[in-house]
Amino acid sequence: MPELAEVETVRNVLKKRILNKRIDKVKVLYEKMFDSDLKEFKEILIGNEFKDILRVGKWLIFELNDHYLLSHLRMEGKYFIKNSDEEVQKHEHVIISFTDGFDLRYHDTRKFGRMKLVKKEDLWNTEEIKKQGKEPMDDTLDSTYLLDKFKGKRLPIKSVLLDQEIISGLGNIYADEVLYASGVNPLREAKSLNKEECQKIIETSKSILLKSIEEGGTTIKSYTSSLGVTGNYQNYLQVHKREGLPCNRCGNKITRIKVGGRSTYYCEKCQK
DNA sequence: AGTGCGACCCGAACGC
DNA sequence: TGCGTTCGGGTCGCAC
Repeated sequence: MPELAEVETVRNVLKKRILNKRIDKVKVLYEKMFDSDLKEFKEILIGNEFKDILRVGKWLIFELNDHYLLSHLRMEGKYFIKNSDEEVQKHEHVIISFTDGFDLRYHDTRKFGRMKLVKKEDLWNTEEIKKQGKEPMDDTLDSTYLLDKFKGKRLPIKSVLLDQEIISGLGNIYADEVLYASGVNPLREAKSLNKEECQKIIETSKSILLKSIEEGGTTIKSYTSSLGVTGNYQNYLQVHKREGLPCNRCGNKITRIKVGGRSTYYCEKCQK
C-alpha cells in the first residue's frame, strides 16, 4: 500500500535510473489506466525524456519537456526496470521503452492505479493536484490549520486523517501509527481534538514519515522487485497488523476494529 | 456541505 | 483436496 513514504522511495529510486534517457516506444496494455487521451500520450512520450520526478502527496509526477505525467499507485502499483527483451508479465500494464534497451514497466495487480498527462502550466490547476492538503513535512502545517479543518467534523479522526484534502500523504498504515504515537483514540470525532492533540498529530506524522522514508517505506506484502524497493519500516510498526499482540507501551492487547470500512488497529488503554 | 456506502479490481485467505 | 465466498484498501461518484 504505497503511502507518501513509499511513493517517495519509488521516486528516489527511479530518479537514479530513468532520467534523461530517450523514450523509444510506449505500449499500453490496459487503457482504463489513463484519464487522458491515449494517442496523445504516446505521441508526446515518444522521442521525449524524463527530466525529473516530483511528488505531491501520493502522486508521482514525471517531468517531460512540456508536460507532466502524473501517476498514482493506489493500492498495488509498482514500477520495474527491465531489459526490453524480457517477456511481458501478467499485470504489466504500461511499458515505456528507452533507446538504451531498458524498459520502465508499470505493474498493478488490481488495476487501481491511474495515469494522466497534463501540460506543465496546468499542473497546479489539475484537480487531483490542486486539492491535495498540506503534507506533514510542510512547515506551514500547524495546529491552527488542523483545528480549522477539523471544525464541525463529526467523522472519526481516523477517517479524517485519510482525507488527502486535509493532510496529504497518510494512508491506512500511517494513520494508525500516527494516532497511536499521539495517544488519540481513532474513533474520536475530529472536532473534539484540542490544540495540543493537533500539534501532537503534526509532530508524530512528520517524524513517522521521515523515519519511514529513511527506511525505504513499509513492505507489508512482501515482494521482490528489480528496483529493490523493499522497505524496512514494517519492523517499526507499533499497532498496524498487530491485533492481539501486546502494546509496546502498556502491554494491553492491540485491538482491531472497523472505522469507515477500514481496518483500524489501536490500544484501548493508551489512546484516549 | 457533510456523510455513508458501493464500485472499481484480483489474489489471498478463509470456510466448508 | 477443491471449490465458492469474503476481504482488503485509495479514491471516486452517487444518494441522502
